[in-house]
This record gives sequence, C-alpha cells and structure tokens, in this order.
Amino acid sequence: MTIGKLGQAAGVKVPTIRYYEQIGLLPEAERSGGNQRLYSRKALDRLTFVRHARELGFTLDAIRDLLSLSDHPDQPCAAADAIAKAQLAEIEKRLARLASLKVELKRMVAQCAGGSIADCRVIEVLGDHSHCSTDHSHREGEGAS
Amino acid sequence: MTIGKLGQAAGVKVPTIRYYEQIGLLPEAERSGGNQRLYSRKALDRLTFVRHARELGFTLDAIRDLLSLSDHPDQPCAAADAIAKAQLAEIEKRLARLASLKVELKRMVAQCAGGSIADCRVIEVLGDHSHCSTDHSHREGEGAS
DNA sequence: TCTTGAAGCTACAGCAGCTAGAGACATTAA
DNA sequence: TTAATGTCTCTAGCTGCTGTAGCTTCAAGA
Repeated sequence: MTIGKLGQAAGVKVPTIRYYEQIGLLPEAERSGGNQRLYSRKALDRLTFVRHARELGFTLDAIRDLLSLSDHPDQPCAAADAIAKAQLAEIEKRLARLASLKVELKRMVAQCAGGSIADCRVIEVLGDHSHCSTDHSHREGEGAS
Repeated sequence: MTIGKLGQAAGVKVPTIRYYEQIGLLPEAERSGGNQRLYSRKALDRLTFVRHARELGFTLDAIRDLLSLSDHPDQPCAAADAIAKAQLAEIEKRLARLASLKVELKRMVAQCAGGSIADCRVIEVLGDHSHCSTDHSHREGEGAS
C-alpha cells in the first residue's frame, strides 16, 4: 500500500509518517519503480502501535524503546514493563491534575454568570493559590512536602 | 523584585518570564539603573495567573485573551466565559481519553507479569484496535505490498 | 493512447512553548 | 576590594509535528 492509504488506515498524517521514517522510528520503506513508498500490513501494525502509544502520552523516545523491545522478543519484558509503569505514573499525575483543574474551571464558569468581568472571578480563580493542587513550592531548593 | 525572585515566587523559570515578555504576554518590565527588570506584586499576580492557566491547558493565545479581558474589566464577561467553557470542554475530552488510556496501560502492566516479551501483551495492546475510541476507519484485507 | 488531476516525492521553513549557551554587565556578601 | 552570583541580550536548539514549493508518478476517463 502507498503512504496515503497507510496514513488513512493508521490514522496518521502522511507528513508525519515521513517524519517518523526520517527520525528512524519507522524503518525505511521499500520503494516502487517510481520511487514511491510501499508498505506492508506489518508496517501498518507498527504505525498503529506508534499512534496508540502517542495517544497514551509516550514520547517518541519511549516508543522507540518499546519498538526495539518488540523487535527482540526473547528478552525479559521487565524493560517494557518499566516503561509502561513510568508512563502509567505520569498519566495518573496528569489525570489528577486535570481533574482538579476541571473543578476550578467549572467554578470559573459558574462564577461568571452573566455579569461584567469586574464582577466575575475568572481571573482571580486562576491567580489564587488557595486552589493550587500541584505542589510548586515556590523555591527550587526546597523539598516537596 | 528582580526576575529571579519573581520566577521563584510564581514557579516560573527566568528565561520563560523573559520569553513571555518578548511575546507580549507580560508587559515590558520597568528597569533598574543597571538595566535589570523590576517587578511589582501585580506582576507576580499576573504571572501566577499565567502559570495556572498554562497548567489548566490554556494556550498562550487563550491566556492573552483572558489577560486582555481582565485589563478591561468593564466589559461583559461573556467572552471570558466562552473561553473558559471551551477550555472546559477540551479538558473533559482529555480527561476521558486519559482515563481510558490509563485502563489500557494498567492492562499492559498487568499482562506483562514477569514473562519474556514474546509472552507479554504490551506491544499487542497498543497495536490492537479493539480499544480504539477514536474513529479512524480502516479497511482490513487490503493487500500487503 | 492521451490527458488530467490526485497523490507522491524532496527539501526546507515554520509552529508552540519553551530551554540552554555565550559573553558582557550589575549586584551583593565577605 | 574581590569573588560569586545574578542579570543582560542574542542566538540556537529542542520535540513533534505541519505546511509550502516545485517537481514526478500513477490511475482513471475520454
């Protein structure tokens, strides 16, 4: 299949596929007589994997690791496991943050109920530290509590 | 206060503050005799607002809008409200996606319980379309190259 | 068979949102 | 006074794409 079909099938844009090849995330594709890239089902699987991993929030580097692991399947999977666990922790952090931020945004919307900006708290809510869930303790050297 | 103190107080790195000034997100700071930036409490509030808004997932453009609204507080706050609502919707989408992806990652970790990569499903889980929430239709059975 | 229009090619520029480095000047504590 | 630290400007780099220009190839219709 050509690059356009591959992109449609995997849900990835064509320039992105070429970019992935360029940075070595995908192997160099075979070419047709007219120099066009040709892909196999296997390539589709790999690209689909990449897309899903990106959606999971893996960096391209982590994905590269994962792919190289899958290319050598006779190793213990501790490494893949470690990568996945790290990502899981990362995602749980993000989830918690997003959840609390959603509460703040809802408050913002609720407090901005038709008045003028002078009356509404949108700006203050975001300037206020009291709803600050993340622990940015304002001084680098200081340990987190 | 100088830029370093401001950065510490707001939880924002010094080059980032200068960057924000450069792109017009923060007003140009007053300077000391020695040409160093000096900030007021008001500037700290503004920067804190920016940091929180960034954490909420607002783009710098959205933040710019919000700030310009807050600079003209005699307007109705419908615009701020609209921005906040749009962000809220965006955040709820992200939350939903992250939540379902967390489930997948947990499955990945669970299925990779000490075997070798050949036995574990980390790779397959991410290549599998059956948990695919997004609607990228793709046809099966298109010939491999 | 010819033609046309979509899809492909390479190469490069640009985007957001920072971050890091070089080399010079300012401030501050001892 | 001197040394350390902080700040200055400027420039370049980073990730992960996305878009453009100017060309070639391919598939389908007349």
